[in-house]
Amino acid sequence: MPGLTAVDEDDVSSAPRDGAPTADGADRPPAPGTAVPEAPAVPEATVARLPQYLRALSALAEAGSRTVSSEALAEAAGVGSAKLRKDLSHLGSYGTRGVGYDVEQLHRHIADRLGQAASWRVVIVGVGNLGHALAGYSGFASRGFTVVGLFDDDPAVIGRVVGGLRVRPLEEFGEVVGEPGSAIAVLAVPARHAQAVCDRLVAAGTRSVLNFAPTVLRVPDGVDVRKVDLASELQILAFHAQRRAAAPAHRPSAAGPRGATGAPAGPLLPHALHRVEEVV
Amino acid sequence: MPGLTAVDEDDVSSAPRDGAPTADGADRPPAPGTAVPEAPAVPEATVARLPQYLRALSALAEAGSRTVSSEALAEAAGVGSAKLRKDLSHLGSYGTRGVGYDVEQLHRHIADRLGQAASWRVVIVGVGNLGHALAGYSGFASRGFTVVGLFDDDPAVIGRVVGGLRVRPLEEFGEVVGEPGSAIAVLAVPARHAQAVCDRLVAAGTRSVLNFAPTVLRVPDGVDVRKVDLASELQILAFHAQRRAAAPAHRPSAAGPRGATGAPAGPLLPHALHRVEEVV
DNA sequence: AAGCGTTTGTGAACGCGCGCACAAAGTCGC
DNA sequence: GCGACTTTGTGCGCGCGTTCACAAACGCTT
Repeated sequence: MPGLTAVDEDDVSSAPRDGAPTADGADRPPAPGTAVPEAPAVPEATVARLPQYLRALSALAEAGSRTVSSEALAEAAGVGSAKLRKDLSHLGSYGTRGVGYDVEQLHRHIADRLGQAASWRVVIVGVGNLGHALAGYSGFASRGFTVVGLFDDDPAVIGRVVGGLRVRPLEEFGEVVGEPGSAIAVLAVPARHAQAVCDRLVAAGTRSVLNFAPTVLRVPDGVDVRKVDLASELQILAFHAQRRAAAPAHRPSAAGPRGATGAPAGPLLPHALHRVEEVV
Repeated sequence: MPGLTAVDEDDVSSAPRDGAPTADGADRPPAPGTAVPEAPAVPEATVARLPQYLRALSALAEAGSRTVSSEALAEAAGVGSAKLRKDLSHLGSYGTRGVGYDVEQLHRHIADRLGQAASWRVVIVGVGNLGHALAGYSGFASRGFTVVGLFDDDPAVIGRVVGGLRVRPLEEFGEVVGEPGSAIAVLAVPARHAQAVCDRLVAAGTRSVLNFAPTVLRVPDGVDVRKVDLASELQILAFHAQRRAAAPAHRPSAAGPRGATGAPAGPLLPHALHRVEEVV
């Protein structure tokens, strides 16, 4: 395999927006119990942006900034400043009025909220094409995630060492995940096996699943599933591309592409890049 | 490089292909006449769900169903039936009132709208960890996407053959992409190079980008960028997991898990699975 | 042909999230 | 200490998307 620098690094980033995150959907109506333990109730849309803010803050900290205005941080994260302020206010903001936000403090605060303080245990199930790549993905470690187990059912794969970890049979899954909910499972198995494997994971105490298989997973209440669907993303792009081709001339507004202003248009190609390999 | 069986599979079903090659066929229901191609204006949220519907339809077709009710299809796609009907109505629905939808016809219709009729050309930039996996991802081909080029800047990677394609230097990018907008670029390079590489791709005529790097890409108007951020997904799961840990007993409502009803709870583990390797 | 059950398509209400705009709050300069 | 400037925090209105509920449309049976 290609030797790659495991560089990783952070950056800046942001969420283009929303449009269509993954599945998502149905949120429960409120109202169950009586006394509510008092949930700060952070909107989902806000939660989805927190990682971006965190990355932007990391970059700023690395650049030496002590404080940031909502304007600057929003710019770095690619969102509107008002939205950012409102998002932060949901976390109980700690900004100073005439100054801005303390970079380090805000970073710590968001990191705490995202549970980054504790190093989350991640288990990758399905060490095939993608699972293999994920096992070697350095971006996880830098975000507080530690891959503690690789699982597969193929005898040809079991026993191999990937990214420093031995691939184990699914039967040993229970030995690796600790307390129910203490680990996040990454599902990278073929679609037709996804549900069955997911059931096993859940039975073993898994409460958080990141699903790469193009299938709708049925899980009991209390289990959180997020989906990453590569083919769907391409199909969505294809939809817009086709629409663009159909109505070439204009359609500047309407639906479609993410905003994004910048990009001085036709700048010359910035050459000096090397080692463009390691992923994301 | 891990030898993996390239098993794949996934869907199949009706042959998407048919007559009209690229260029938008005259599919539009109304408007034969004169001017405006008249954009039916399909909501973004709907577009994002079309791939799911398409998959569900593929499965149904394979299972032999001729027609489906909105109820059944919605169930298979994991959404509400009302939402599904409204979504389909945006495409100019072709359902029959007392019966439901013709599976094959609806499949063809959605596939057309997604541009699946024409086989989209996909270019992968950055053949590192993830790029390598994506190059071997068979799920693309089955959705009408053909990987026509692999690019990188690392001399150690250039020249290698991955998934039957030779990795070429970025300089040759222009030779592979055809008409502007005719290809979709998949960005799997380190975050710090993403913007620079993206600029080059756009300059070469790329109009659709799927970005795996955790960075905000600035692109000119008319360029569509979608982002897949693995670490963010984990962080969002971690947020919910932490919240759950904080208020253990309940919180069945609140934000969180995707809907999904089913899962008979604690079914015994379905054993007979083998070859759980190849990815998604 | 008429009635009945089924299922679509959609009008309308609801709720969430976004953006605007502004007052409160704090800093800096004098 | 006071005024002017800066920046946060948020109340309000708007638009999109979801959900409900129902009338119209269709097949099937009689």
